[in-house]
Amino acid sequence: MASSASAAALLPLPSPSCSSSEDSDDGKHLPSPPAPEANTPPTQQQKRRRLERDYNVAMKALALAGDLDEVVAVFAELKRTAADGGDGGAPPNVLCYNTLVNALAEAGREGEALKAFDEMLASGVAPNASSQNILIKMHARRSEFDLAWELIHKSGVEPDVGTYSTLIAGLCRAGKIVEAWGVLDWMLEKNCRPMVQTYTPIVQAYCRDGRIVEAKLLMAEMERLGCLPNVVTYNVLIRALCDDDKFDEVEQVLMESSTKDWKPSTVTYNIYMNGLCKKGKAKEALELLDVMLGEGLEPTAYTWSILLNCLCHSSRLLDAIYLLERSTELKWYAGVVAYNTVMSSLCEMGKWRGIMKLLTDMIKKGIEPNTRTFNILIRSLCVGGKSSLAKSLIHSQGFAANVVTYNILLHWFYYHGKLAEANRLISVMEEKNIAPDEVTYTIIIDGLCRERKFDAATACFLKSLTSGLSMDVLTVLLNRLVYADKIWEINRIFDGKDFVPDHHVFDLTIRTFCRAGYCHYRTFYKLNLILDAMLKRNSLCAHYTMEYQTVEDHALGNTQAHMSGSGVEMPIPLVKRNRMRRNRSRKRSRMKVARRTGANEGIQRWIGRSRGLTAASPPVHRHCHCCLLPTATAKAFYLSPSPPLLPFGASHSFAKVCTIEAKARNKPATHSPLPKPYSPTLPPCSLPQKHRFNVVHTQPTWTGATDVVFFAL
DNA sequence: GTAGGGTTAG
Repeated sequence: MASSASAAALLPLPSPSCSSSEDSDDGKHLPSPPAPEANTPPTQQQKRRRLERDYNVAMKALALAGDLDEVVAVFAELKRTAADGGDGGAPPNVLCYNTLVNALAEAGREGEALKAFDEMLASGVAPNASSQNILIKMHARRSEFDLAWELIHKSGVEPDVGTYSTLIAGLCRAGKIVEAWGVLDWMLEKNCRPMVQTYTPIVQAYCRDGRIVEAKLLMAEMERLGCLPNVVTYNVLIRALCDDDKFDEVEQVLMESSTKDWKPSTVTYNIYMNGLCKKGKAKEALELLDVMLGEGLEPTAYTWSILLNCLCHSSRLLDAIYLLERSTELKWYAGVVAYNTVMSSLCEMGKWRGIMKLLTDMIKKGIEPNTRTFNILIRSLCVGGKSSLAKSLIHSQGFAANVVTYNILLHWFYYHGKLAEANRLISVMEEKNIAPDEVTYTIIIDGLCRERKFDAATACFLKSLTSGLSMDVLTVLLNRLVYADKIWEINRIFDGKDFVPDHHVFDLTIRTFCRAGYCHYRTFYKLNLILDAMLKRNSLCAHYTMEYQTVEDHALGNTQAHMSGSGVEMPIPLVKRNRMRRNRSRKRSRMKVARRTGANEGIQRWIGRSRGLTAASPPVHRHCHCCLLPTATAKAFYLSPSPPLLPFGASHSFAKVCTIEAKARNKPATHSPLPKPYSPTLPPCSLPQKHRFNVVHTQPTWTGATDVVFFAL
């Protein structure tokens, strides 16, 4: 059964009332113009339409080839043609504008994209759903979800399945799976039916997080809903399985493809071969070429690149070079990518002379090197100790240096302690208007920290926030600061007005401190200080209620409850603060006894009791130490007549939250919850670990209702 | 003929 047909047949949803993409297409629902008779010359309007279509196809092809300037030029020509023609200088239609805006946005020229969009509006051309989706995609890529949101609400264009899918894809790409589920809920509320393109990004987000079990569960759910996963969805899964070394499972997935109504494509094999190659199984990867050919699948440029990479990784560099040279005989056009692949391998081996030779070869063949080719050359020169030559190359004509080029050199200078050179290069970047990216900031921050210039590194991080928070950059800085015991600087990070720590930041901070040994009871106060600073000024206060305790707090019977900054206090039924305060001295002595006697079980029971738990509670409950709950969940538990002991630990708890939340909204749950979004398995608690924290990050549920960070003793 | 999910070199 075709997936779309089965989706339509089985999905228990009313027909979408929102506009579909076809609805919004230009003129699709207008009465069709009369078909020209065989000997009637085409009308002016038909000629115009044909012209626009031809220009649009050309623009799309140029955009695909990456020739943006040419796209812009062709569009300008179309406008000129219109102005010179006899149709009163009508502007290009919405499809042509969409192609232009999309091409510019995809190339990272967002400013120009927005300008083109404004020009379209000024010309009186009404945007359609696609125009909106292109802009949403652009905003989502820049993590400007508020702008995307505003656009949807203010544009007046009814969102369609493409709009929601774009938003979901953007959220997933930004790691915001919970929010993506929220959008899915929202589109269901609007009676807009999800497609395989809507679910696949979520599957991918799970896979990217290494949450393959959940990805597979979602795929099973898709099947159940009649929205069958297609080859793209399976490709996402296969990639994750490869990354996880689960090649047997890949084989099984491929074996089952015929019964599951999907057919592996060249991309599937490309992913599989690349996965094998990355895990050192280049031989097996090369063998797959025959399997692929046997299935009648033609290798693409990607395939050849992967194969070349496999050869390089299996110490068959000469074979790779041979393959490059013989590519024409193999009816394969070895382009710049293929050359770059082999040159990268030579670079890793420090063979810069070999790179120079291949560069000459490709130029002789008429293959034009691109920026990446030069970057490989620059890197190889640095590795080969020819950094001065590399530096001079960057200024030579015909070489379009990009941010990667500067990153390579910056890394080299910092690595060798040449701070003055690095600073000069940063100035050149500024002069040439080359914006630093995440990697630049990582290199600079790491370099400065290595020179023990922690203050400058922190300032650099705060500056990086102007282009958005990068968890990678934060990870590097936090690691360095924590290991160097620079608590004041860490505090400064969380003082920045632009910085809004979310649960990922909390998680990272806690993990970093714990890994650096701050989980010991004597030093834990430092993490405590930082968490306090984070809580004081984070926007989570509006959405979250956080309550945490340290081991020592437990021992002393202190409970610090940090309540919502919005003034709405969320009662936490789990903590009986007053009773604890009354019994403080008794508990302190009990704790002392437990410690002295090494009665670990006693401590466990005590912690359990202090949290209103019974000895029969599953271990995960007794180990719980810190939790971060969205208000909605806290509310749900508060509303529940018989609240579960803790909002995590068993899947039925999640089901309960879902039901309660659905009831609160006076409507039935639209989905069946995905079972067991995580497995509550914790390492057994043993005495030597009593002062060590493990941070367990549970996964959000499908509703986005629960996202819990907690420590385990 | 526009948008919305997947693959290469770094």
